[in-house]
Amino acid sequence: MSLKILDNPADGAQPATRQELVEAAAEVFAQRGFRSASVREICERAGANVAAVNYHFGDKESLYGEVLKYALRCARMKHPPDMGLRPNATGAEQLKAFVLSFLLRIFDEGPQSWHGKLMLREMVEPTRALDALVEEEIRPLSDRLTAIVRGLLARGASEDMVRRCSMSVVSQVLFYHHCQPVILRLFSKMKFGPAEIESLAEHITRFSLTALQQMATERKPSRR
Amino acid sequence: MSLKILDNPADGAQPATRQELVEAAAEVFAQRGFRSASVREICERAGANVAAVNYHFGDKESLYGEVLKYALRCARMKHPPDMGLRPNATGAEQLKAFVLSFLLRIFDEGPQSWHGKLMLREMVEPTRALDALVEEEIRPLSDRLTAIVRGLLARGASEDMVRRCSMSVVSQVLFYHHCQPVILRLFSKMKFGPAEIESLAEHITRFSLTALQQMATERKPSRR
DNA sequence: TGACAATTCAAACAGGTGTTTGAAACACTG
DNA sequence: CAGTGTTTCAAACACCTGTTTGAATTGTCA
Repeated sequence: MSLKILDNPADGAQPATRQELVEAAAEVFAQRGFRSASVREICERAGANVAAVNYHFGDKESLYGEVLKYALRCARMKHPPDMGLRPNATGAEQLKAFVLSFLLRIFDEGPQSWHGKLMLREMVEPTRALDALVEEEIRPLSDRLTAIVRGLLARGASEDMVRRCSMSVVSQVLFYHHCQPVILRLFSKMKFGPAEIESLAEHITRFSLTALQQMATERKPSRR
Repeated sequence: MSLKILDNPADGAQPATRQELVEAAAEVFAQRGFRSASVREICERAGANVAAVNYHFGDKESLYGEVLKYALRCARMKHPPDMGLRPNATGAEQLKAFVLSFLLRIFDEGPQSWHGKLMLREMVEPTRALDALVEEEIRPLSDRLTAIVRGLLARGASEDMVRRCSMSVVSQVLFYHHCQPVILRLFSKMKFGPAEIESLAEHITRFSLTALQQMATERKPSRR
């Protein structure tokens, strides 16, 4: 018995079917959702036979799990959350970087806009894959943001206050993506190109910073 | 003695089939989405025959449109956006009322939690019904909010600024509903009962008010 | 080369989908 | 009562779903 050796010298077309299946599936899953996506369409786009999914991944759900991991890995590699910030950056700079990188990750328009769409679908209709996703991908991001916000609030701010303010920040980022269909219908002139995203990040950062500074000084009584 | 208008010897549930179909469909559509919801399950829950949907509504999509209208009408009647505010209320009071009524509408847990779920699904996978929905239901709400925000900002604030600040407000409201699956996994202790919603409304209002007041006076990016 | 495993393929499977149909049951009017 | 339009029903329709199968093809190594 021989274990499969991955490096194929000449054409490398051997394991390519698997990869093409993942990429085609990412596209279809993002566009139609897990349930409505059909194995036949995925295989057709990948130029593979209908049985290819079951042969390479076992079943449709396993393929979906693979796609989710792959899409998140791509997005994180493309737009790392620290954005090459220097280590002694101010809190405001950290917040700006966090907001902007988040927007870029979500609004990536490239051939792989999978990440944002897949995540959004997980919000509406969570699959078993979400639990692992939260722990491995989302919680680190959440912890990073709360740390930034904690630094911007007054030292005595309760953890509850820190968490709520963090949510107020991230909510503004997610809104423009989650509600895009409505936003575009409400304000037909609105666009989401690179320039607009940069401008958006600036607004969100400024809005949040001023709120945080104010909340820092005028604090609710810590205990009733 | 029956208080029904129709003196029906047998049952009197004759025209009730249509209404029961709408309510059953609302539940199933909210739970499974338009595509994944099956006509058979809807009819079963409504205690009707499989052919009932096509007889009463023509096809599945028309039933969905009817459901959407019905759900929004219910939600608006249950939680009117002005919340019985007195006409000379301050801008801050108006903002608080808007935020709270919005949260209540979205988080309504009753036998009809359809509204929030159906709207969320429309965001992810817009159907033809969304266009009418935006114009008839969402734009009036949007206009009301921008008016409130315009009043809270400085007189010279640009319309762009007004719009962005309005979005910063409404985004905080929607976030807690749109991202509930992730929020519950991140902070397992979080609940969304009436008390928590009231508290949430207070935070969102305070966060936004302080930001708006600051943005009103200081137009340039803050130092720090 | 021959042998053996990995991969592809067309075909079929069992089950679910929205929708149609024609007859039966019903409610109401004359 | 008979007659008429409305509503319900079981059955069937045509199509799509994910998955399986067994043979055919391809790749790899002795």
